[in-house]
Amino acid sequence: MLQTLLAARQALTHHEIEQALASRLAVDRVTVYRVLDWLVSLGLAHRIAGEDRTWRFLATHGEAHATHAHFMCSRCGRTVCLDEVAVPPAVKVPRGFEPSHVELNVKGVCAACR
Amino acid sequence: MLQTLLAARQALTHHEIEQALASRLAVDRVTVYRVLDWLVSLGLAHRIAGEDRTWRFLATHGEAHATHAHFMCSRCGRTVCLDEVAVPPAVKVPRGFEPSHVELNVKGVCAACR
DNA sequence: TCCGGCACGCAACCCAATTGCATCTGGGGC
DNA sequence: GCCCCAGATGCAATTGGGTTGCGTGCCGGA
Repeated sequence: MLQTLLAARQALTHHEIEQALASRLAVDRVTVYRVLDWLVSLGLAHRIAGEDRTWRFLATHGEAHATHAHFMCSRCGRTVCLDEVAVPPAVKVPRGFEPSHVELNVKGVCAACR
Repeated sequence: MLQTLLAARQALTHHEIEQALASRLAVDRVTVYRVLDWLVSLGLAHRIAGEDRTWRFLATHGEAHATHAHFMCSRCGRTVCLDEVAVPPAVKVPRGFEPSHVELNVKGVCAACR
């Protein structure tokens, strides 16, 4: 499953992952969720919430992606990494707030959906 | 409903809005959704997807918030505007992609949840 | 061989959001 | 004043992603 994530050029939904695995072996939807949660808790992957209220998962390719920008297509939901965009590593937050990480999301329409 | 949004210091879920209105008049959940969609389509409000897979709504106080940063508490879901944080107005995207707007989200734990 | 833990699958459930449809209401035309 | 239509509203049912509970099978160690 991690291999699938690493090979993907974009964030994958649980459904896409399930489908990608299906050719090799049949796994239950729940198992996919559980393994993904496990990968996330291990820091090998992270998940982002899309506009369509589904989780998408990305492998953390080393720590180059520690601060990552995403492009989210508001039509098809496709989510890709924008490697060239720098994300401010730290921001000013109100007193008492504890930021853990910063996300920079660009919404719009992807090339395939225009 | 717009008044409720304008008065709020944070992004409101449909549920919170429904509750805020309940004291004055009883409205159906569906009506709340429809009015909110209408406000969004008019540009008077915008909605953001939280980590908990629920929509949250914010009034657009003029256009000062055209590029807005948010703080999202990963524990309670509370979403507040970070007015002091500047968002890059434009970013570089792959060929063929059409960005419409940029969101800067800071994830972490809010003061109330620590 | 027996036992305990663990991963897995199945089914049921939860909940936000959406849709379909019937009803109400208010204004314009006659 | 009356009728009709359009838009707004409410109710109920549905959708769909995600989660949970529970039973079962598969090891590995004692």
